[in-house]
Amino acid sequence: MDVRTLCLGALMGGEATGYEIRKMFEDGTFSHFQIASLGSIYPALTKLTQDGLVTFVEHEQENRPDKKVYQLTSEGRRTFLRTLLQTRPAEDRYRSDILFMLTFAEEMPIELTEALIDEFAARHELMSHQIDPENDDKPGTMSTYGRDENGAPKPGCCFVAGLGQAMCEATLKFIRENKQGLLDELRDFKARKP
Amino acid sequence: MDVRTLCLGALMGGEATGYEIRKMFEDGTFSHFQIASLGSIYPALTKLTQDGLVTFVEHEQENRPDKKVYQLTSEGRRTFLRTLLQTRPAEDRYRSDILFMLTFAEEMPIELTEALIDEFAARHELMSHQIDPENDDKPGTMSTYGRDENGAPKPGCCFVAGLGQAMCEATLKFIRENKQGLLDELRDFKARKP
DNA sequence: TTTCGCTATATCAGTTCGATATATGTCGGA
DNA sequence: TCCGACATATATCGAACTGATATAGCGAAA
Repeated sequence: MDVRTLCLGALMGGEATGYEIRKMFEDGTFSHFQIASLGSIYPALTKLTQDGLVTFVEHEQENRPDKKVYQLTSEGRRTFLRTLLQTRPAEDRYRSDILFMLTFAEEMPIELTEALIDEFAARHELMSHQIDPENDDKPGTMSTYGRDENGAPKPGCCFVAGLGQAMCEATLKFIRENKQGLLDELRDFKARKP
Repeated sequence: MDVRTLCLGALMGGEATGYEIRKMFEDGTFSHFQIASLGSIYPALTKLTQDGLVTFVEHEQENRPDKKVYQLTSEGRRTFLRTLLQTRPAEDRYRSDILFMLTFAEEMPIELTEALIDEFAARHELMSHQIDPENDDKPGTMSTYGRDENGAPKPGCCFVAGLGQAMCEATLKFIRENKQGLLDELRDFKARKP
């Protein structure tokens, strides 16, 4: 899935600026399983405009740069839906510096191992909290749930969000149950080898 | 974590060729939480050689291209360990086309939704199986567990592998419990709206 | 028997990231 | 009250990385 397709998908929920699209990938609906940076979103929107898949209206703002509000054209909508039907989804990829580093736990001070695990747990705690539907209506927080015109959360989005939460909780549970064991094992390991 | 650092880490377990390093990221020890392609590994190894962090021995092979077996220098080892101590690990990132597509479940035929979920489950089933320690000694399979000189699995690697398995299992459990509910909800949803 | 996949290195075009530039309003703390 | 930090908003660019392709011989399956 290239950024152009991701942008089309982001605009399926209604009009948005480039900046708002980035927020969907940073904090919002898609943030837990897709990434796109401004440096790729803006060129993608330009290209999509050239191809007639999106249009934009320039809103002048006092004392601020103009806002370009993008919207799908009917061809853009059709193209996106066709892509959904035709694309064979790429392999999932998970990238974690912390897990990579933990692989070398034997080679580093135990305090660092513990700090890394705690950091990992803290990040998942936060993420689980962000996905939580209880938090979804609070002002200021970006919604994790895509909603239709009536404001009802969409079943597909709820399923994906629930899955994300289940993964977070499993991670936290595993850490609660295995962190101490690992630290003890490492202490043993280091006692035996100088 | 750039590819250079990842290569140093891969060589912490002993000597290897570029091709073998890629396999560690494709099938082996690091495959579930880091990615590196040949197109970045070879240039990285060249750069590391220039910087004196690795050396290589060229093994001539009959009727095959020469094999370059790389090895950490003591400075390479020191550099990697220093990096572990000093690096603030980047945010984890998870990227999934399938979950992104499922977000638009309302817009596509129910059969496609079901196929995507089944595909997602199948991939996690396979992954869980690959991580399974039972499978670890079987010839032909790439080991998921880093091992020390005596062939004993390293505690850090076991912890990370266990965590990966716990995440897979949570995913599979969630799908077992929620797939049918989603499909029913979607049928409802579509019945109400034409 | 030919076609596919494995070992093995290497290169390159295209994509994407991350940082930076620009301009300004707002809010909290010293 | 002023300063710094942060948010809005677009745009660009070098550096990094992916994915495909080239080369080349072997073994196994179909």
